[in-house]
Amino acid sequence: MSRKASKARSITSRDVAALAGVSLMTVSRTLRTPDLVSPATRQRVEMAARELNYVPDLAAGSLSSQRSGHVAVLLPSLRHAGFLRTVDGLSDTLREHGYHLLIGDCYYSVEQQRELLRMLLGRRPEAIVLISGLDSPAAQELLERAAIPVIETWHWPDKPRNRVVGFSQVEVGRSMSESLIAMGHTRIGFLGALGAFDPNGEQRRQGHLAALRNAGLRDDIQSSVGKAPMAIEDGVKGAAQLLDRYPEMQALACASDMTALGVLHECRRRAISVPDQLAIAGFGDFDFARYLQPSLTSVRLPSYRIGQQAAELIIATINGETPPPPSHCNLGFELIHRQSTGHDEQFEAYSSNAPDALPTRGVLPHDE
Amino acid sequence: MSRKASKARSITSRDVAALAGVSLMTVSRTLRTPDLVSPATRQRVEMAARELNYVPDLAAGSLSSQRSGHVAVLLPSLRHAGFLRTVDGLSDTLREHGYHLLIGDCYYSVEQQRELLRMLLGRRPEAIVLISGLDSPAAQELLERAAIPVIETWHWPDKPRNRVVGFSQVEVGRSMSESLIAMGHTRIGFLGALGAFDPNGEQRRQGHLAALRNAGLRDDIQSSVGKAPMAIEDGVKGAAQLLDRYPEMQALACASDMTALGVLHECRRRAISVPDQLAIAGFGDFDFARYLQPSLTSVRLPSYRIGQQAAELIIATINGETPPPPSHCNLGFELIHRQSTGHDEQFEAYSSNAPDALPTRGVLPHDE
DNA sequence: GTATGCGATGATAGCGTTAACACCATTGAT
DNA sequence: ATCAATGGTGTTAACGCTATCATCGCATAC
Repeated sequence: MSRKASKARSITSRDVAALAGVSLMTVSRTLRTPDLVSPATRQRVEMAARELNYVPDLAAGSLSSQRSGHVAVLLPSLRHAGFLRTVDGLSDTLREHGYHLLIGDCYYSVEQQRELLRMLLGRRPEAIVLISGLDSPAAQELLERAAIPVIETWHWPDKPRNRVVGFSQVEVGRSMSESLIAMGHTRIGFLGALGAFDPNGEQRRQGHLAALRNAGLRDDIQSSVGKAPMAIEDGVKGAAQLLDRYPEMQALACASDMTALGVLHECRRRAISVPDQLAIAGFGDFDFARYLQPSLTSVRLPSYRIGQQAAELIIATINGETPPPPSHCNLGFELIHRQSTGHDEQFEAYSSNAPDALPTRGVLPHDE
Repeated sequence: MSRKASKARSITSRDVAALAGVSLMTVSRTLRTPDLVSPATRQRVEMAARELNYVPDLAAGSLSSQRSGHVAVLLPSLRHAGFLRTVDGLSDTLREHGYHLLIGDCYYSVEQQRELLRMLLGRRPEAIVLISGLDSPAAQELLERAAIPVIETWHWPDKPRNRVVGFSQVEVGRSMSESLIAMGHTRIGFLGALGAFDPNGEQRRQGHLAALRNAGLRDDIQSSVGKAPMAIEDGVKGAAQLLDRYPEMQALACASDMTALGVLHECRRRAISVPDQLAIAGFGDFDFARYLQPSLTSVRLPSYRIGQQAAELIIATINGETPPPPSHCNLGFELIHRQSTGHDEQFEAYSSNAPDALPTRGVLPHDE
C-alpha cells in the first residue's frame, strides 16, 4: 500500500546530473550528442537517466534551442479517408527525420481553422502542411507572418502561393466524365456539395462540365445535397432528387465513394439496374469500393504519397537543400473502372508529369 | 517585390509591450486574464497584438506556468473508425475546456508505443488517454512515474489499474453469439485475428466461446487470418478458409465490419446466400454497414461518447473535483440486427449500468 | 488627515533546457 | 621545455513566458 501521495514534481536533468555526479550540460550532451561525451561518463549518465525514468521536457528544449522539432498539419477532417492517409504519409516520413507531427482538425469550419492555426503556430512548428487550402484571409496573413515553409496539398490552385503537392482536381473531373462519354453516355449527371464549401469538389465539377461541353452534351443534370464531407445519406437523397427530376439520366459522377454508395442504395431501392440503367462513378477508391455489389468505379488518389512527398520537401527545405519557389508537384491519379460502369476491374493512370500524354491502361494488380 | 529575406525572429510579447507602451506582464495579463487590466490599457495592448499578428509561444508559456494545457492520447491506429470517433469526442470536449489534444498513433506496434509515449510525456501532458491498453511493462512504468491521471478506453480489463471508460468486450462477443444461437443456429464460427496482437478481439472471442459452451454447442469453428486491424481482404481469406474447412457452418461472427464485408464478398463469389445459407455479423457498425447488400448486422459502439466521457473525467480530475479511484465506466453497446442475419433493421441495447438487466429492444431511429 | 483597502501596473525571478564559450588536462610537435 | 591543438567538462546566459510580490495611486472610512 505504499502510495506516494506527494504532488510529484517531475524529474529534470538536474536530478539526473546529481545522480550521475556530472553537470547539467553533460546530461544534455549525453542525450543529444553522445559522441561528444566520453564513454565512461556517457554510461554513467545513461544509467542515471534510466534509473530515474527521466523524460526530457521538450518544451524547455524547444524554447532553448529555438527548434521545436515539429511540423503542423491543418486539415478539414480526419474522417476523410484520403486525408488520413496523407497524414500517415507525413507522420511516417517526418518521424524518420526526427520530426513530430501536430495534427489540427478543423471540421470543415473556417472559424475553427483560424483559431486552430493560431494554436498550431503557437507551438512554433518549423513548417506547416495545409490539406485542402486555407480559407480565411486572416489565416493567410497569420501564415505569412509566421515565415515558415508552407506546403499545400490536395488543393490545386491555378497560381500557387506556396509549394503545392497533389493532383489536378479539374483533370480528375474532366477525365472521369470523358471516360463516361467514351462509353457512349450522353446524359451525365454530377452529384456533389454544390453550394457548400468545398473548393476541391467544385474544381472537379468544373472539369466535369468542361468535358460535357467539349462533347457538346447537356450539362444541367446536377444536384446539391448536404455539405462536405459528403456522407452516404447525402448520396441517397441526392440520387432520389436526380432520379425524380432527370429520369433520362444515364450516368452519374459522384463527389466521393460515400456518396456513390448512397446512390447505389437508392438505385437498389428503386430497382434501377446499375450499370445497365445508370452507370455510377465515385471518387477516392475507398477500401470498400471494389467489394460492393456492383463493385464501384472510382478514382484512386496518391493520398499517402502526397504526405510523403510533402514531408520530403519540408525536410529538404529545413536542411536548406532546396530553393523555395512556388511550384506544382503533380502526383497524378488513376481511374479504376469497375462493374458500376460496366467493366471488369482495370485502371487508367493519369500520370504526373505529362498532362497531355495519353493515359496508361492496364489491369489492376491484385494486391492493392 | 518587397521581400523580407531576413531570418525573421518571431514576434514576442516584448514587441507587443513596446508597441503598446506597457510592461511584459501587462501583455501577458491582457491575453490571459483580461479582467485584471483596465479597459483602456487592454484595448491598447489588443490593438498592438493584432497589429503585429502576435502569437504567444505556448511552449514558453507552459514552461513558465507549469501547465502545458494539453492532454495526450495514445492509440493503436487512426485508421480504425471507432478510435477516430473517440478522438473526436476527446478533442471536442477538451477544446471546450481550453485543452488541446496530442495524438500519438503507434500503428499497432509495441515499440512505437513506448517511444511515442516517451515523446508524448516529453510534452508534459496533464493527463493521458489510452485507447486500447498499454502493452509493454516499460511503458507502464514510464506512465506510473509520470504521475498524471490516466484513463483507459476501449480496453476492458478485469481489474483496472486506472479509470476505464468503454464497454465489456466479452459481453459484446457473448451477446452477439447468444443472439445467433437464439435464431436457431448451432454451428457458429468466429473470424478474428486470433494469434495476433489484439486483446480486445481476444476478449470478444472469449465471450463468443462462453456463449457457445453455455448452450452446449461446438466451438471449434474459427480461423485466424491477418492481424489487427483486420482488413477486408483478411475477411475474404478467412471466409475462404472457413468455408472450405467447415462447410456446415451456419453463422459467422466477425472481428469487424471490414472483415464481414470481405466475408460477404467471398460468399457472393461462391454463390452462398446470406443469410439463408450463412448468417453474418460484424462489429463496429461502420457507416457503410446498413447500406450493404445485404445490410450488415453489427454492433454499435459508443465511440464518440467514450472520448467525451474520458475528457470529462479528465477535466474533473484536473479541477480536483473527483477522487481518482480506479473504476469502470460502462457505456454499453447495441446489437443492430439487419439482413445479413435475416432481420429488418432493429436494435437491442445492452445498457451501461445494469449488466443483468434484459436488453432494451426497438426499431432503429432512421437518423443515426 | 491618517489609515485602510483596492485596482492597476511594474520589477524580478524563475520554469528546464541548450548555445556558446571558458576552462583544464593531456597530447604531440617543435 | 614551450606552445598549440584537442577532447572532455563545466559555467553562464539566454529562450519567452508567467507567478509572485512590490509599488503606486486613488477612493473610502473614521
